[in-house]
Formats: sequence, C-alpha cells, structure tokens
Amino acid sequence: MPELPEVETTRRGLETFLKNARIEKVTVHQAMLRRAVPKALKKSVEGAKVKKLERRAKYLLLHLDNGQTIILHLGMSGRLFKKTEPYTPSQHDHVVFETDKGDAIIFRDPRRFGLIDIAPTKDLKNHPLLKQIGPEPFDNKLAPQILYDKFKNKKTPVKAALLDQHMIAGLGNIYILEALHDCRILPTRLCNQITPAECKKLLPSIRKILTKAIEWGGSSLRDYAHVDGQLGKFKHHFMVYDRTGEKCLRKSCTGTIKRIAQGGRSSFFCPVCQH
DNA sequence: CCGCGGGCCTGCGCGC
DNA sequence: TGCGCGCAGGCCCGCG
Repeated sequence: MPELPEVETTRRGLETFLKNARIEKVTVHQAMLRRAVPKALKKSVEGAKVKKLERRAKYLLLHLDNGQTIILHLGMSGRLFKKTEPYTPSQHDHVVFETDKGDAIIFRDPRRFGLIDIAPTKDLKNHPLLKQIGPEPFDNKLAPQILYDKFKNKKTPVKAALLDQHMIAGLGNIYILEALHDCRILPTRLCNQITPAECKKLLPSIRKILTKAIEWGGSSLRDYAHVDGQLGKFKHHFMVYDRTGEKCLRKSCTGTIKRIAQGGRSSFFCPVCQH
C-alpha cells in the first residue's frame, strides 16, 4: 500500500479543501472492501463538517464536528482523489464524498484491501484497528533503546519485525528496505542479533527515508497518486527497492542488488555494504 | 505467547 | 495473439 509517506501525502492533499468543508452526501457503490463499509456511514457523516485530518500509522482519520471520525485505510491499491473533469469512472470507485464546496472525493481501490469505518472520536484510542499500533516513527518519545528492547527477545528477521505495525507504525515493504540499506543492516538479520549501536543508526535511517519520501510526495508504482492526480516521485530515489541486478548506488560500493523472498514478500538489499 | 503461511482481491507483465 | 503464472505498496486469522 500506500505506506506512511503516501498516506501523509494524501492527508496533506485532502486538508487543503476538506478542512472545514461540510460533507453533504456519501454514496457507497461497493460496500464490500476488506470488511463491509458500515451501514451507518452515510447517516453518521452526512451534514457534518470535517474539523481535522489526522494520520495514525497508515490510517487516515477524518474528525467530524458531530463527534464521529471516519477511518480510512488504502490497503494495497487504494487512493483518494478529487474528482476533476475529464473524469473517467471506474468500477473500482467504491465510495464518493461530496462537500458543500462542490467537491467530490473518490475512494478508488481495485483490490479492495482497503477499508472505511466510522467510530465516535472519543473511542478511537480503544478502536480494535488502532489500539495495538506501535509508536509513530517521528514520535519524540521513540528512542533507539525502545526499538532495542522490542527486538532483543524476538527471533524473527528484522525485516518482518518492522513490517509489524505493533512494533513501529507506518512502515511497509519499500521504506523498510530503503531504511535498512541506509543503515547497512541486512533484512535477514535476526532481531535478537541487532546491537544497541545498530538501533541507534536504524531509527535515524527510518526517519531520514520517510522524510525524503514525504518531500517527494511518496512513491507511485501503479495505483497510487496524489489527491490532485500528480504522481509521487520517490521511486526515482530508490536505492534498493525493485533494483534486482542493478549496481548498488552507495558511493564507492561495488555491490549488485539482490532479491530474496521473506515471508512471501520480496526483499532487496546489497550483499556488499549491508551486514 | 510466538512465528509462519495462507487468504483476501484485481491487474499487469512476462515467458511460452 | 492468448494464456497461465507470479507478483504487487497490507493486514488478519488460524494453525502448530
């Protein structure tokens, strides 16, 4: 999916015209996403104003002025965009939000791994989808030592642990592999073998990669695009992701990028500069 | 409790 | 040209 940078880019894109807008109409064309769109969505949302747009992990939270919050997740292939002419409707345009400003926001998701839920804002902390999620990468309270403590008793490869949203929020396949390359850690390394010194490099690498990715508007591979239709450009800055057989881009490294499968997902790394 | 593999969906690119 | 296969940004569930 859309990982943290793509969701954050979407949040920023929506904010410019959704903040303080009133949602006048919700149309559900396809209710069956990863789970069913709640029947109450329409009733809970129509007539309410969007007060604040927040991102938590890969979830987008639209806080309304009636005490409800819309919870959106883009899954693997989801995107949210503003309808502009010319508009080519798709059979995967599942939900449409229309505002009092005349805008229509479309939730398009071919694979339907995304989801939409609605919950009282005050109950979000205990929402089953959000309750167990780990710290945000940019949370000031997150320190290398915290990562180390989470790693030290785990026997899984570090790649798998970072994919787990309970460990740290918002990371996915691309940015994990880019961050691990940045701090020279192999994705296959076991968590309980990662040293405190390595954690001290890992966290800044995660933050650096995410920051750069947000600056470039995320990564558009096939489905993802900004709210206004522009493409995210970070894929032109990948060091390892999807670069099998190509030269490692680290200065003066002579390695060639390798691909392996871990837990059914691809991992890319440089066998020369990562250890 | 933990770790792994499968399943959920559609679409695309590749090799034959 | 057409078909089958593998693979794709994520997450949940059930099994051992």
